Formats: sequence, C-alpha cells, structure tokens
Amino acid sequence: MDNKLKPTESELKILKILWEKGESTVREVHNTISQHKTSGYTTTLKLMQIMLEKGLVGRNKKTKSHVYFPILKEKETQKYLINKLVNSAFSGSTSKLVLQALGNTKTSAKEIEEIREFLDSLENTNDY
Amino acid sequence: MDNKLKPTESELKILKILWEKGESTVREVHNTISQHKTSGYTTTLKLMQIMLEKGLVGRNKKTKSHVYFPILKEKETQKYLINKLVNSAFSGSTSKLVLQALGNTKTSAKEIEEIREFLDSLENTNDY
DNA sequence: AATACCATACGAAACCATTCGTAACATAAA
DNA sequence: TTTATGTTACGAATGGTTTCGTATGGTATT
Repeated sequence: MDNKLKPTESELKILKILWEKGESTVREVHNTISQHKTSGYTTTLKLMQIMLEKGLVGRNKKTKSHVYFPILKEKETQKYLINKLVNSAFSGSTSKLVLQALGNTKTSAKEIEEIREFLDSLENTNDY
Repeated sequence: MDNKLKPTESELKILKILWEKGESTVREVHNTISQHKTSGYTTTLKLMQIMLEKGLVGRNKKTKSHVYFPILKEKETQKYLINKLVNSAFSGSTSKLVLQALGNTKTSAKEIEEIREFLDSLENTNDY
C-alpha cells in the first residue's frame, strides 16, 4: 500500500463512517462523530478537506453541499494496519498476533467455529 | 491499561529492543536502531529520558553509564495495541481481525495447528 | 594533572495532527 | 431584496513527537 495512503487516527474515524454509511456530507459525518466526541464542525470539515488533498477521499458537488466518498478501501486499510502492528509489536509473526488476540477477549463458540473453518480452507489452498 | 502507558511509535521501537535484548545502555539501543534508521545518538538518548519520565522504562547507574530496562510489559502492550486496532478498524470484533490477519499472509501448517489447539483450549474453558 | 573520549542534561527547532475562528459564499425564507 | 441559515476555504493557534546542537560532567589514558 502506498505510504501516502496511511490514515491518521482521526482520518480513520472518518473513513470508518464513510465505509459504513456510504457517501456522506460533512454535516452527516460530523453528526456521527459528535455522538462520541465533542469538536467543532469546522474541525471535521478541515480534516475531510485534508483527506481530499491526500487522496483518501473524493467528493462530488451537490446542490446544497459536497458529498464525500472513500477512496481508500476498507480491506486494504485493515491489511495495512495489521501489517504495521505485526511488524511493530509481534516481530513479524502473524500467528503470534492471532494467538494473543484470541486470548484477550471472550470468543463465542460461533466465532471459534468460523475461525476453524477458515483454517481448514487455508490448509486446502496452501498445502506445504 | 493506564493511558499514561501508551507508547508512541518511537517509544515502541525502543521498548521492543529492551524486551528482546534485556536491559541495555542508550548506546546499545542506539546501535540497534541505527541498523534500520539514521538519527543521532542524542535523539535516542532524549527519547529514553522522556520514557523514563513517563515511567515506561527504569534505569540503574552503572560505572560508565545508565542501564535502562522496560517497565511496560510486552504482553500488556500487545493487548493494548490489539484492542486499539480492533476498536478503531474492526468495529470491536476480534474474530474479524483474526480472520483478516490469517488471510493476509501465508500461515504455515505448524502455525495453523497451534491456533487450532488454542481454539480447543478456549472452548474447554468458556463453554457457553 | 592535562587531554581525549564518552555520557548526560536540556533547550529549542522542526514537524505533524488537531482544533478553531473568521471571512466569503450560497441557498432558502421572510 | 433583505435576512437568516448553512457551507466552504483558509490562516493560525495548540499540543505532542521527534530531532539535534551545545554545555556540562565523568572516566580513562597519557
């Protein structure tokens, strides 16, 4: 992934909203953010303008206002972030991360089953 | 985990060295860092002094120089970082993170087996 | 003791992300 | 058209991390 596309924490919050809700105005994004955090409207606006400059999002002019949409893709970003974490704190070992993550929180039987199935599918594709 | 104990990226690099190599002088830490990055000795020194103030590391006076050791524990930090990532990019779902992580990189048969065993042990302890 | 060498302390610059105030502009209501 | 409301652009302040230069102090070598 392009280093230019590395989002900051605030940018990630905004991207998350755009991924979940689809294209949105600054007002809509700000309303969502306001539920968890108190900061001004122009702060959100400025952040989204910066994200536009960086190419993290795009926008279209609608009659009343601009409508923003994510350019950076969710899966790519997740992959980038996992990679960063694995390298910075788990000596590059993904399985160490996985074991630690599973140990941290209660994992439901259904989730465990899902993971088992995924492990099965992994074994079938990379047999070595 | 105490918010005071949240390391920055540079601090994490230093902690990683202290975890791996055990207690070390600034010189030793700096030599290790220099292999991957070019920055001055006093930069490393300053960072470690700040980490001392924050309580991330401790130090003992040896004849020639100070010897630093980690106070922040590796597992705790990993747990904190995973939690942060799960919340900021995986809607709080650990299993989503795990699935994505496993999909990102080739996982060896041995690692898969380890994870399976861990899943087994989880099922035995939290049966619900 | 004088010199050279290394470590420490610390202020300050540079950098970056976040925050907001204010001005300019557009749209809708009176 | 005037007023009110909402949107955008943008400069600048704030706060935190990283970087380094320089002064100071200690240890060891001559």
